Amino acid sequence: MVRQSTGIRGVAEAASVSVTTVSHALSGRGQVSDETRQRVLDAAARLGYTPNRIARALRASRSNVLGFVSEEIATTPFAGQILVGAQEAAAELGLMLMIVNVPRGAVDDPQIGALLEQQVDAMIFASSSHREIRTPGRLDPLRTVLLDAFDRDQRIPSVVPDEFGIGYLATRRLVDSGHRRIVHLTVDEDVPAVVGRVRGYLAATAEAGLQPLIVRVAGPADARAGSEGVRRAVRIENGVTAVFAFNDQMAMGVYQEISLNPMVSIPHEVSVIGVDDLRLIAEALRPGLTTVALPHAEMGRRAVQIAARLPFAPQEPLTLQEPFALPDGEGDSIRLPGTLVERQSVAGIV
Amino acid sequence: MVRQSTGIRGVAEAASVSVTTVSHALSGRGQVSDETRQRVLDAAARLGYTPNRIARALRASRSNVLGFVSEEIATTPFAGQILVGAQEAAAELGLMLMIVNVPRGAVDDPQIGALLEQQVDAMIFASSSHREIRTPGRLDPLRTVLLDAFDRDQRIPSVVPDEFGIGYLATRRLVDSGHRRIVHLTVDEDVPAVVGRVRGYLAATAEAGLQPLIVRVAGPADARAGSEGVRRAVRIENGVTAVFAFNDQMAMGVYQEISLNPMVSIPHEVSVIGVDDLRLIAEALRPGLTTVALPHAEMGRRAVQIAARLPFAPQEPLTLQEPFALPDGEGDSIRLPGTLVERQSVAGIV
DNA sequence: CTGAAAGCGCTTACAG
DNA sequence: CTGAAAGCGCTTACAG
Repeated sequence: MVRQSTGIRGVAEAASVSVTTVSHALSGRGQVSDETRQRVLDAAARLGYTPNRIARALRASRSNVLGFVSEEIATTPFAGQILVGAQEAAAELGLMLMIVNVPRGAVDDPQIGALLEQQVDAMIFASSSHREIRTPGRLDPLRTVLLDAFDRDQRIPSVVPDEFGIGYLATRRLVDSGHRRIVHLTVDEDVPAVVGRVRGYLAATAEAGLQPLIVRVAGPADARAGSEGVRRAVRIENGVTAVFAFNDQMAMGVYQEISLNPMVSIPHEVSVIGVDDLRLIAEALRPGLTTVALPHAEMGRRAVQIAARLPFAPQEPLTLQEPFALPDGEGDSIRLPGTLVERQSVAGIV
Repeated sequence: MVRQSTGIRGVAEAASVSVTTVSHALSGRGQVSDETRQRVLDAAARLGYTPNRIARALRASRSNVLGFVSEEIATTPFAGQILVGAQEAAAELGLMLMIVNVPRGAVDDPQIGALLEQQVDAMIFASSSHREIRTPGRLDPLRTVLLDAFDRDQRIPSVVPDEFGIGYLATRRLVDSGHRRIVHLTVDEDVPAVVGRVRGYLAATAEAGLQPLIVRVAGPADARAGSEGVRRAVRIENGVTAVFAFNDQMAMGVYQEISLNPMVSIPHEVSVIGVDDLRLIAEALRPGLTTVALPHAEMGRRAVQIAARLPFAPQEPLTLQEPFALPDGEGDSIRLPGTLVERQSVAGIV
């Protein structure tokens, strides 16, 4: 936008004071008489004065802008929620977000340099899936927060979903409805989401004195995998009354497979629970899919809040809260819990 | 990120020249002897010099930053693609994107003011759904481009999908496979997507000499609406061999309804085509859903490209290209065509 | 070919 | 309480 309004100087002339006084009056930082302040405020309002944050940033060596590096934002339907959470938190803190998209794993993308040239105060690196990453070389580890990722070596602050808690929550929902034969359908990948949810499942079944049954199929974790998984589960053990699917897409595969058998219906013969709360899927399925929503917006919020504190007090240790104490030492991380979203795919055992 | 490298002054000292000469050597704008230039370049490299775009922006009264106002980015699964397209185009042009999220219809959100204070060169206002909007009051109409929206009064440049072309393309796909009884399932809303696709459908059926059959159900355009629509369609006319659904979610409802009848299967008895290419749905359905993808990434790209030209030559009229000549006078718009994505839900008539 | 100086719009010691 | 001046890091006439 071409600058149409006056700067501080115009206001000063209109109010017949110096720019210093205008600055003091507007910022409330110096001593200004009430009468003068009012004159300045009036003049500013009359002229439609808008502060120039670029000038302020240059002078203060502080941009109040956060760099948001998104790894393939387009590939995940959750990116929007993360961004909204991040943006809201930024707005509350008087910060702006400058965003950049990089290919997956492109940890030294030139775009990151562009963000640095823009003098961003801190960086948020948002991974496209929960995993361990190599820290972007050009990022100052003291000025970076990892979102949905963690870095074992450098102990960069990170915000991730509590995968263990999610697995536990989903399984408990089924246990609490009286199910005794609960299968967990997952994939054969060594990533935190898979590992953590499996552990949560094992903890919840053990706690209830149940025999665990985990079916792992080859990834990716999509509808096909869900169908295959439920087929294999039934072959292994046919008393299954509940399925905890790794995610909603696999749950959709479970629905499709079950719909092939007119004798079995959800939730009466089989209860199903997923993870992700992909509304497009969860709301469209019949019956609606009960699932565990990931705390995407909250992850975005928290990442920004941590990043905002970084430039001010780098020496002051961050207080990290851990809703669940995980034994797997992922480094300093904030783990945020998932939320159960009830629809109609889980029924009690009679 | 705290500034750790030197500025132009440090480079000047290291190379024993003036800052003017450093600036000239680095920008290539002044006359500098090869030897001096090399000395400067070496010094800059050695010191890890990074230009400060904030200073440059202040000096040039030009930030090289574009404001991206997203209306409820989280609510649409396409936001990611639009943003990626926009960001790529921006990167190619040496521009950065500063993004802000506003509630739907909140055309005078304070966040927009924040963008203005950041001295963005131009604004992109991205609507959450293709519609006519009231132009944000604080936006300079000469420095704004509308994305997935248009403004009849003020003739702000806008980039929208070619809804007519999408309807025509989908219908033609069915016509070309030999279908004669093609129903269009849509919703009862007066928005460009509905109106435009209906017109495209009518044009394609008329061209083929077919009797049109449009079933409108109450919105929203989701799976429920698709199921209801196909039920009504069959009641009206039972020779239907192909369904053009307003979007993939409605197409999913068509699948669900059809799966209830063991005598009918897709695509053998009924072909189905959707719009949106929501991969989560289109790839998970069996058979895979043939659909028309909207040009989201391209919309983002084009919006940025137009916005980038705005600040330079406001007087020069923009050349707008119109892939389809629409009769509905939506104002100056670029309409971008959809793309057919073939899967397995359309079969030929035998 | 090279450099001293002004200025982009602000803030902040400092002096009065 | 008020203001003149320096300076944030650059670019760009202008002079030499």
